[in-house]
Amino acid sequence: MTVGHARGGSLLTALSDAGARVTEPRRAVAALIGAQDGHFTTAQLLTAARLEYPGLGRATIFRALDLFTSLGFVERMDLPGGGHAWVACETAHHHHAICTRCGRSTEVDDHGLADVLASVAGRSGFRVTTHRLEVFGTCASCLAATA
Amino acid sequence: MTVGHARGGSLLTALSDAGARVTEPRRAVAALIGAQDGHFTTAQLLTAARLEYPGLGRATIFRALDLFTSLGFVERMDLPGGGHAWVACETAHHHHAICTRCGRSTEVDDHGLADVLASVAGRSGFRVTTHRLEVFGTCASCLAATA
DNA sequence: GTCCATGTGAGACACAGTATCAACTAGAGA
DNA sequence: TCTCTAGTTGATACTGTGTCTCACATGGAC
Ligand SMILES: [Zn+2]
Ligand SMILES: [Zn+2]
Ligand SMILES: [Zn+2]
Ligand SMILES: [Zn+2]
Repeated sequence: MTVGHARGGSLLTALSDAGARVTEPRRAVAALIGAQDGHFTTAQLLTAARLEYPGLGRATIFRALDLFTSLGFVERMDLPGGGHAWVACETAHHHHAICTRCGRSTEVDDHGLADVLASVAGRSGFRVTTHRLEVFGTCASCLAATA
Repeated sequence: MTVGHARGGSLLTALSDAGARVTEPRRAVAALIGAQDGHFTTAQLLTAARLEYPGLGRATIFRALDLFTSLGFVERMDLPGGGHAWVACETAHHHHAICTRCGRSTEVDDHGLADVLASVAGRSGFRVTTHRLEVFGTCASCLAATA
């Protein structure tokens, strides 16, 4: 499995490139993430871990998630209810369209959003440093299944 | 103080309009929210409550926050770090530009964003039901203060 | 004023994430 | 290959945030 392969290297090679060790627990977390379909919550990941890698520590999973996030291979997103979920990412900066029915998420690029942000900045004198956009709805295949 | 006055009525009148009781604790929470400058975290609100309204229950504050949210007078937003904050809102649907220096937030309307969402839908066959945009940066007055 | 659905506070609880620390190990260098 | 050490790990305890329960209180309709 390869998380973030679009960036040209596997997560594990990226780890050593970043000076971080390629350890057995990190391999396990990477495998768990790769096995997830669409976005996943920490709870789901922890459950999967308990089954497939008993002995893998809770804290280690959170630490790996943080590390992978800082490397850009995974991204945290905010669910409408207030909880958090994660997605394995392919590209540097983007947003997610999350299907509330099947849970899969599609990446959305910034096309057009930059203009929106520019107009926010222009009108108010606000200097934008970060932004976050999340889109929720129903994906094409779930729509087809319903119809 | 009036929260959400742009909608034509005070929060308290809206409560009775919605069939909810106008109680002393809810008045207190409304006053606390009105006294906040910009967005605020639950922790901040709880601290303020302990000072100004000792005896006001923790759960009651969360309940009031939920109620006010469902009435659209307050909105929960996601901070970059993963925590949550709240803002008193003036208009129905909008987004926030949050100054990471002074904490104030400005409302941002959907101008242009609708097009972005439409293009997301158009290209992928995704049907958008909800979305969330949050913009972080430095506000005009904080920029001026720094310069 | 009476009455009861609605709302309240205290405290127990569930859950997510963090801090600590002794033990372990990846991987660089001899 | 062997050694050594900084980086990493798992157990455990802990904090913080938000929820649940339930006996008690109260808003507001009548
Ligand atoms: Zn779907
Ligand atoms: Zn973006
Ligand atoms: Zn500011
Ligand atoms: Zn919008």
